[in-house]
Amino acid sequence: MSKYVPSCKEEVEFLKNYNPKDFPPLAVTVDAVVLGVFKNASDNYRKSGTPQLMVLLVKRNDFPYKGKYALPGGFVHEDETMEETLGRTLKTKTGLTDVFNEQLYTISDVDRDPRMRVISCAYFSLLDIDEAEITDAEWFPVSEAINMDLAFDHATIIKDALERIRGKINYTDIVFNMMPKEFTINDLQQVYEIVLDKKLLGAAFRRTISDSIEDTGKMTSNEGHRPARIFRYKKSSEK
Amino acid sequence: MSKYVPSCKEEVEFLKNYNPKDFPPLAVTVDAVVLGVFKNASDNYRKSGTPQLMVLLVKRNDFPYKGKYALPGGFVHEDETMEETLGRTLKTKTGLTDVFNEQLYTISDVDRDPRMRVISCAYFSLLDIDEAEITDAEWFPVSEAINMDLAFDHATIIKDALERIRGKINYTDIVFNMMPKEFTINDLQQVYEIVLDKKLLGAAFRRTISDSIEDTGKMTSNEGHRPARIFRYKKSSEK
DNA sequence: CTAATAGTGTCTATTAGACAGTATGTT
DNA sequence: AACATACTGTCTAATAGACACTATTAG
Repeated sequence: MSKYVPSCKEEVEFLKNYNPKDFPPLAVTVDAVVLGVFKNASDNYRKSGTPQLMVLLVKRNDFPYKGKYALPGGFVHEDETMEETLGRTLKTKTGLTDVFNEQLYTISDVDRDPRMRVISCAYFSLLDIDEAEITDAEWFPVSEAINMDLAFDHATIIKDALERIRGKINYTDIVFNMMPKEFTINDLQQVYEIVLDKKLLGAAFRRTISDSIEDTGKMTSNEGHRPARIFRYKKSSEK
Repeated sequence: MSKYVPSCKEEVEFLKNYNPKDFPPLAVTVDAVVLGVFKNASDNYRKSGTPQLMVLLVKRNDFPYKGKYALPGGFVHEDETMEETLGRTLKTKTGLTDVFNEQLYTISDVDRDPRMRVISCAYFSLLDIDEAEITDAEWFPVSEAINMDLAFDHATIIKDALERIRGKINYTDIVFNMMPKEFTINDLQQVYEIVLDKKLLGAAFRRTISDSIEDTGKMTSNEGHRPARIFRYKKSSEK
């Protein structure tokens, strides 16, 4: 947006006399549902590990909800956009930088926060867990987190984030934000399966994602079974 | 959300000493992209009128952007959720009540508003124009509005609302919020066509919407051509 | 050889697109 | 009768689901 130019002297005067302090205090916060997929190791040398969808939570050091787990987030500062707040809080509270983010929705219930009137904008962030160096935050399985006694309305926000991702996974490329640079089709299928919470048929899956991936020429090895081709993400023209 | 209960005396103390006035002032506003379809009359007694997608705009009486057209909206009050703000401002600025609303997204550019730091949450609202009694607002064709010199970043918001609706029209029932109680299949198809901005084939359209509509038994008459069945909306089990 | 996953081929069901063809009112 | 729209039927193309079948490794 270009800088606003007052139309006349009268308006300059109006803006000079406008006192923001006259309004009842209100704060805006940003909360991030940071999701990734963790691949559990298998006990059997033949079997491949079962992946789990994980969410990043931070233990609160201050009132309110002191000691409870919460989504990483914080207050929007005077000179920041919400996206900048998101970047800053993710960096300081979790050590993360350069994460894929998308705005989820904004919550304005009057009594959300006992400190003051707080309106909060929720985002979801997707990343490859193996590349993420977390500092003061912990990963929890999503299935567990939504049943924990989280701070504020954060359990609800996690559920809504999941639903949004579930709705977008089939017509966008957002999954690849949770994948490593290189992966097998089965790795990818497993991520779809935990997000959608249902088994997919391999043959059909291969067909539908074929436009979004590209063969690296490499193969897996030492997996106790037939090696798999290794792919990378490829932006497809359609979609 | 249930009411928050402090965990201990220390927290009660903390909350009592918490001073919201310490924060830099910030306001939250709500803007509504109110859309409906206006059916132009035809010059030819045989031809049916061509519909147009319309958006509701309000001429600003105060600085900033005084005299410019803007989306209806206003500041979120201390004791209101954003949805309540939306209902209130639509009622006072346009006379509308009971409108379908959906949250679009929240904009937090630092210099959006020359008065003070304002974060704004945009909604879109869909209604049947013929049922709407507008007071201080005016309908403009969307195609015209997005090229007008609107206040703030409102032209962008209208474009984004359109895009959102375009994306949702085929897998939700939102269109019916813009339709009268009773309508012909062609009325409905025309609304799809202006939202999607392309011609649809009648036969295929009839098939795909058949689950969402229900025959009223009535027919049109005096249209200069074969009468059409009149339908009403029917919630379908799937979707 | 066996277990486990990798990958292909093909049949079927469903759905979208195209379009011809029929129906029926008003003037 | 002519026009404009209403409505149906059917062929085709594209896509998703199901599932059998083949391939290939480590142990």
